[in-house]
Amino acid sequence: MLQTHYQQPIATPSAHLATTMSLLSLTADELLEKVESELSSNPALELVEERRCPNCKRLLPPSGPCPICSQPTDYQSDQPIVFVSAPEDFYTGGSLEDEDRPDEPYVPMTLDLPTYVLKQVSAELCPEERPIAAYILSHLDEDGFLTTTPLEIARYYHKLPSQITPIIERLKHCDPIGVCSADPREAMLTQLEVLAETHSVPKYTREIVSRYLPQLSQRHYAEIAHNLGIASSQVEQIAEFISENLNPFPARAQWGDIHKPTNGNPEVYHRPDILIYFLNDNPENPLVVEIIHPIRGTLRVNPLFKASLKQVEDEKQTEWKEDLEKASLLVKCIQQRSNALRLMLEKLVMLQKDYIVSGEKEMQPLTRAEIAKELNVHESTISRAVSGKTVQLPNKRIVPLAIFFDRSLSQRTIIKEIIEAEKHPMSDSEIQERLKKQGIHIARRTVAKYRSMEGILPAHLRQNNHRTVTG
DNA sequence: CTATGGCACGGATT
DNA sequence: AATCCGTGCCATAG
Repeated sequence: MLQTHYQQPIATPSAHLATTMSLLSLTADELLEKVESELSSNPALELVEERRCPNCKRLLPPSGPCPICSQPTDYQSDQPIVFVSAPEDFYTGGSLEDEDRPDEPYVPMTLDLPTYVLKQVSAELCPEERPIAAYILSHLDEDGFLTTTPLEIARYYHKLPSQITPIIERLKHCDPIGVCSADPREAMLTQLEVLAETHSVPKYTREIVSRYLPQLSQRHYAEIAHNLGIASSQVEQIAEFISENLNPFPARAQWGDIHKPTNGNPEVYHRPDILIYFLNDNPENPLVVEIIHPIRGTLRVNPLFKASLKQVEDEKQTEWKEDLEKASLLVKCIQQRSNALRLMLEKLVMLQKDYIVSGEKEMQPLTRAEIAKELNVHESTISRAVSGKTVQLPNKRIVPLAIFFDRSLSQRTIIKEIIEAEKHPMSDSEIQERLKKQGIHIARRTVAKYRSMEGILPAHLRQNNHRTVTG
């Protein structure tokens, strides 16, 4: 991706800094891409066979013993082992059972919903539809709803709305099923449609979703039953079916699981940038933090290239020198990237250890600035290092690294727990009181915000959801 | 009158 | 400098 060939020497300190910075913000996937393109365009760069641990087959740092196998048996378990590694399955995609997509065996689910969806449909769209699909996808809110209308899109592309809506329909059937809908109603109808292909759906479900959603969310079952001329109990059953099978916000809370909740389509994995797990998966053992280094082998400046530099005619000299500098710069920067990530994760894992081992309730409120201060780096460095990256936690969930800096996650989970355990629907102020007893002081308004962030209905709408048959 | 959501403000964070 | 987040105030629904 280096474009300008005619510029002055690159190895100025500022250029160096800039490259390190830009590499820092790349995810493992993006770095891989970058290195591959560099490798093919720059003859000074070479990839040599890696040094691997004979025992566990891990890629080892240029020198020193294997970070895992060399651990003494009496390691202190509160000190995480942090290292940079290139696990084999990062490339092969692990056990790949699905042969249906030979060209793209692995659909990386980037954090970015639009690209994720686009990848699913791009193959079946004709070239001129693709930019339109991309445009549509760039107008989604965080719940996956369309923030524009078919009419506007049509006008933008000088097409008829009737040419646009089929594309939207296609998009709606992509993975977070119902994505690109205008509202929850549309999303749920799409989900229902897809569901009906493989499962049986109670009668009137479609009717209710399409016409009585407001009443349904308010639990005015009797009213719906009356209008449809059916029994109220039947409506209740349908309501249960809906709440268990349909998701009004297709794109919300889609993160976290390795595989998708929906069946049928191939499983989609999302490759994390960092793995955190217990050594040998035994919770007694210390944590291992593995920073994915997507480069197979060791990247270095080709010594032959360097040696033959002197023997080249003068006019080629400058060009060669440039390549050489670029190459060594890249190698250095990648090392720095790894190093910075390693330092940051050491700190981060120690501080958020409770979260990692025991779950969201233990999340410490932490800011990027604090970490930056501890490590004596600029806060923007941390920002870049964190942005866009994902971690796989010991419980195999993949989450964005940014949630390590979520100030309200622990409070939100506590609220969720309080509500789950409540005997009788608690109002937001009651919850606020309860939290105060636990030493958490937040405003009533904030409780409401957190509650809705978790998708929990207000008190008066969530009466007695207990499974127990009240007799 | 109570519970809740919308809007907007100010301070913290990035 | 731009963005995010917690909070207070107010309107509205029940």
